[in-house]
Amino acid sequence: MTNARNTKQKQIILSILKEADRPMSINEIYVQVIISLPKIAKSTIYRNIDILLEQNLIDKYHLNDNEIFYRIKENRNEHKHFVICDGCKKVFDLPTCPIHDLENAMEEEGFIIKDHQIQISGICKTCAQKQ
Amino acid sequence: MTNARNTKQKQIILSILKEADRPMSINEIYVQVIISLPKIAKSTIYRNIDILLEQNLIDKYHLNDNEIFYRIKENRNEHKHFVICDGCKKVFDLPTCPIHDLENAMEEEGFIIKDHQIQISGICKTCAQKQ
DNA sequence: CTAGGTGCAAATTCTTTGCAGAATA
DNA sequence: TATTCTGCAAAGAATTTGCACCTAG
Repeated sequence: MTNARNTKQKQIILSILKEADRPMSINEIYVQVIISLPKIAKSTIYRNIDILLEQNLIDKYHLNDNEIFYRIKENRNEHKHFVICDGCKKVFDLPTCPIHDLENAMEEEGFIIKDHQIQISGICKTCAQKQ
Repeated sequence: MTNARNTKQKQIILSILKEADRPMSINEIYVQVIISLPKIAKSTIYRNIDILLEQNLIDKYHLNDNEIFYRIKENRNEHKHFVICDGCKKVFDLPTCPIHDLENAMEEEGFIIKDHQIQISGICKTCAQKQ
């Protein structure tokens, strides 16, 4: 990817993600794209999604159980603090950070919380010392 | 699954997960199991993992990028607040809940944080009203 | 004995890859 | 024009399923 090109395919995929108000799966993207580009190959979707991920324009999420979704980034450094509805997969930004305040606030607004997960990734002390 | 049986296969899978100090992939489990049960089929691992998930004895996680791991539950209601090392995949329990305190504490202990994610799932107001 | 579980092989599903032709810069 | 990208088809990888046999209860 020395010099990425701005193809029609990539433009359409990006615009669909921009207009979506929720994360989309590869297949949902595909179904949308073939409306305007009936000949597009699914492999083209995969390849472009990879490029958009590398360019840091979209984020990748595992929702429900195994399903992978992609969502456009509002900005390059956006926090991944949000709530996703299991039903419609809409993304709700979080008002505050600390979990409990947050859960109370969400529930006051009518969101029924089933589960929450804080996941922090990085390198632990031991592994860092090996490098 | 009206009346689940306690087969040798299931016992061994469970004991391997119990002894593991980190989440394991299907393949890691498989490689361990064939030591004591060389004839086991991978599909048996998949089927038993599904049963253990239904029985709420293990949890399923997506780590790194796409890899699925399984981890035995300490107890039925355990919080999923932990830190996983990208290197060794060891699980570190979190001392406190609110994110920022927590990140500072982790970093003071030498953990290099690359990313964090709080994910809350449930049903939003709109979807709840449809049901 | 008998439902539930297993191993094996084949079938699915999801994703990646090779390649010749098309399109962008 | 020179890369890069695309569509197509085929290959791979991961997971699921059908089925005859096995086994725990």
